[in-house]
Amino acid sequence: MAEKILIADDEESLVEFIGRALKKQGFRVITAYDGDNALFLIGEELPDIVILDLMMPLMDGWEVCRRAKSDPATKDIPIIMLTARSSAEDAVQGLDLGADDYMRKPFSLDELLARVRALIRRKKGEESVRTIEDGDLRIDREEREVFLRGVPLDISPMEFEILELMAGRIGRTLSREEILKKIWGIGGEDTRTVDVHISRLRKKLDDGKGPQLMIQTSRGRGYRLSWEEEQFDV
Amino acid sequence: MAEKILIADDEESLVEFIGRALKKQGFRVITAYDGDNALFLIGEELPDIVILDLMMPLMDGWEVCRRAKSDPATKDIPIIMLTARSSAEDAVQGLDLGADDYMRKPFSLDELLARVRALIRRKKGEESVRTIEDGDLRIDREEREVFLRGVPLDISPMEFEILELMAGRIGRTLSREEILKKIWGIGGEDTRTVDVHISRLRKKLDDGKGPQLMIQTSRGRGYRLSWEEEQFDV
DNA sequence: AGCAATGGTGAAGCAATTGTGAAGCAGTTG
DNA sequence: CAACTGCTTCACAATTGCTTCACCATTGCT
Repeated sequence: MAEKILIADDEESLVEFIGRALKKQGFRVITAYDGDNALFLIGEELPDIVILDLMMPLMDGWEVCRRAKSDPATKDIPIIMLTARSSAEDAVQGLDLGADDYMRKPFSLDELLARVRALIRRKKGEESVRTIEDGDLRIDREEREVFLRGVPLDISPMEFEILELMAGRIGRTLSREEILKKIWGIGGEDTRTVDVHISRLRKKLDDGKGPQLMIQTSRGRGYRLSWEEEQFDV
Repeated sequence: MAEKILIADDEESLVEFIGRALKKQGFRVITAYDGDNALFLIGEELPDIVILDLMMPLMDGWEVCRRAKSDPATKDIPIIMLTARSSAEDAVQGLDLGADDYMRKPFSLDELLARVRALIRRKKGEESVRTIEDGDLRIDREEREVFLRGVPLDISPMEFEILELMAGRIGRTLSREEILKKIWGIGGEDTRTVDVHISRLRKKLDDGKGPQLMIQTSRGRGYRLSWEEEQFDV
């Protein structure tokens, strides 16, 4: 699926301009015209990249950046900061807050596009390896196949998506919300959908042998993929 | 959760003005129009930041500041002093009393907001470290896991909250009131709730090995987390 | 149309967690 | 030591959140 990019700036014409260019490159574009909304959309839409102006009404870019980076669910989303000012200080401060790239206004559209592509590439580089391997688990993204200790697992497409997502972040707890957003595109309703898929996945992951790959429940927070740990009775 | 900010000033219109701006930035705002009430709310609500006018009815800002800073439960709450006067002396006196920042009226709203953010950031910087480590104890805030001598502790969410709070202030005695306010949001009723959780925590913290991490009772005052010390009978 | 695989939903049933009253213990004071 | 106050713990009940089942809808294939 095409990458989703959030453009947040209060100059509507600039947003339009960048947006058009990005759409031409095949990206999906969403927009915000103030910081408040930008932060909301980051959390709600989980875009793949954020282009964030420093000066916006309601909440400035620094604040948006700081908050996005302090939420585990959004902290890995790369942010490109835009600013009209040119002091080196701003750049430093922006990068301190976790911004991944930084551009001064006025900027060249081509350069912005290049940086977006670079970040996408970096992300892809991390994500689009053909196979994920961890311990006795191997996931072949291209063939959409999963092997546990060399044995192919008979897994459905939806289950594959979930396992792929979790396997890319072994040890990290993912909330139902996150899973819904990442896989179904959006969600917030109260369903048992994720639970059911997790439940079915669990059955398939249990081959009764060796160190167990398990999906642990973190009550009230979500699910986490991990290898069975030694249990100590205390 | 959004940070809670107390604005204390007898000029209601000014309070409204600042309050609106802060709410737009995503903060929660509470207000007081005299010093008496300000001090009460500081103790009762434990805001994350206090914006305090120097001149107020019932109790002036200096006094409020001095008292807030002399109560261990509230002394770490940053205070921004506002004053109509402009003498350097006031600034000095304010900072001497432990105020964390100081602004002269009339002031620029943007500057005030910037200072609020700076204090929040400073606080976050101290708090948002992913893990707390002390001796053989390690707390992973992100994954909400606790390890004692490398062994994961099976701890409930509420217990985690309490332990996290105490571990951030090892050696400091926390009253039931403080714990209730920080964790349950507010409380003052007479319950055994905290006691029970402490009791359950104690069991889990006791692994029978090495130097014991213990929650000591300070009769009539509260609880304190600390490492087992040699006891001398006097 | 018929079939098989897949995905989503409500409901029933569990299990973990949390709060509360009561009984009892401990430290302090007179 | 007796009385008092405050702390600890137990057993239990309420609550909340998770798991799973049975079932229906949808899709893709024959």
